[in-house]
Amino acid sequence: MLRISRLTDYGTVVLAHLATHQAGVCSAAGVAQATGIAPPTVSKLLKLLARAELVSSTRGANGGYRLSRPPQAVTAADIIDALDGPVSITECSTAEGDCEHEGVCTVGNAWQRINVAIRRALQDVTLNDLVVADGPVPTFRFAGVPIAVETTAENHGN
Amino acid sequence: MLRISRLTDYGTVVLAHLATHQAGVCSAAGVAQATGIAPPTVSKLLKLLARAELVSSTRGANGGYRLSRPPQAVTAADIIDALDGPVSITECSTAEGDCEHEGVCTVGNAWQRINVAIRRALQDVTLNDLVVADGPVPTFRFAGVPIAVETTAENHGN
DNA sequence: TGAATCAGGACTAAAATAGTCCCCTATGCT
DNA sequence: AGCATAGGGGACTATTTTAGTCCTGATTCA
Repeated sequence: MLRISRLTDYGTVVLAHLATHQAGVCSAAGVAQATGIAPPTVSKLLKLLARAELVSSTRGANGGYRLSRPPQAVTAADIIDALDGPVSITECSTAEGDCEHEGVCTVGNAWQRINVAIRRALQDVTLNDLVVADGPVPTFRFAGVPIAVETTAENHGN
Repeated sequence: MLRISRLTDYGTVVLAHLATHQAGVCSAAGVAQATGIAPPTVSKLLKLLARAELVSSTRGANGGYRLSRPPQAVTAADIIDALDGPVSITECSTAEGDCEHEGVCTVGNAWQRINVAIRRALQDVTLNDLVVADGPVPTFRFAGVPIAVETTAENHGN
């Protein structure tokens, strides 16, 4: 839980590819081939990213996609927003007064504090950071795995 | 996306209830009644929390649950770990060499940095914080909703 | 012994996610 | 023009997760 969707994961890879090919435009098919992600999926991804204006598209023959902004101006939060929609750690109902626990629920803005902290972390990492990791990523491929559960920031001695 | 599961949300409510009744033990049925959450669900929740040793149980007649530690020693991260399992923002595969993007994936430890930051935020909020919010939670009931998508830490003027 | 209460896990149902496909529009080239 | 290439939009299906319920067994107290 509390993980980003696979779509976002792929999206990052796609964006990273674009970031390393800023000279020209890349077709969806080309990106698919280069990344190994299924073409329809790449297409869907790029469409979503285009709608969020993270990439701009050129239609027609010799068309394709390119980043709309420099990599360092694209944050992880942007990507997640584009592909997974709103980041809100709790759910409740978006409607007022629909929560049946209204009277009982003592849990409130503490989650919001967490939410804000998470978002800040997400905004602190840019596509540039993601791409730069290119060379020195030996053992962890995609990501995440070695991050243990109980051990963290303060004391992650592994 | 990037939200906690409803189970965790409920779990927090349940724990908050226990936190305000530390004098004795609370039966699952009692908690269900007090919180308005369906009894089987509360039961499942408490069993999970017990397994994670966040609460301790007494079996038999007049049995029930109680917090195993003071509220300030229970972090949001603990709760999520107990109910949603490992927090790892990316997925990949846990097995070595199973990632088909291995050669292509330029995305690596940047996500881990995010992961660590999130985890830190999660460890920074304790059950006590969640309970304390009791009084002063007027409009946001459960949580989250008012947190807008594009507006965040820096400029959340609402 | 019997009622209360937790433990564990199987099972079903609902919802979110992933992934594919189709038809349309735009652009470039011959 | 007309054709080939490429994106735009959205419907649709399948898969996977998550939620929620229920049953059966073990434990404790009166």
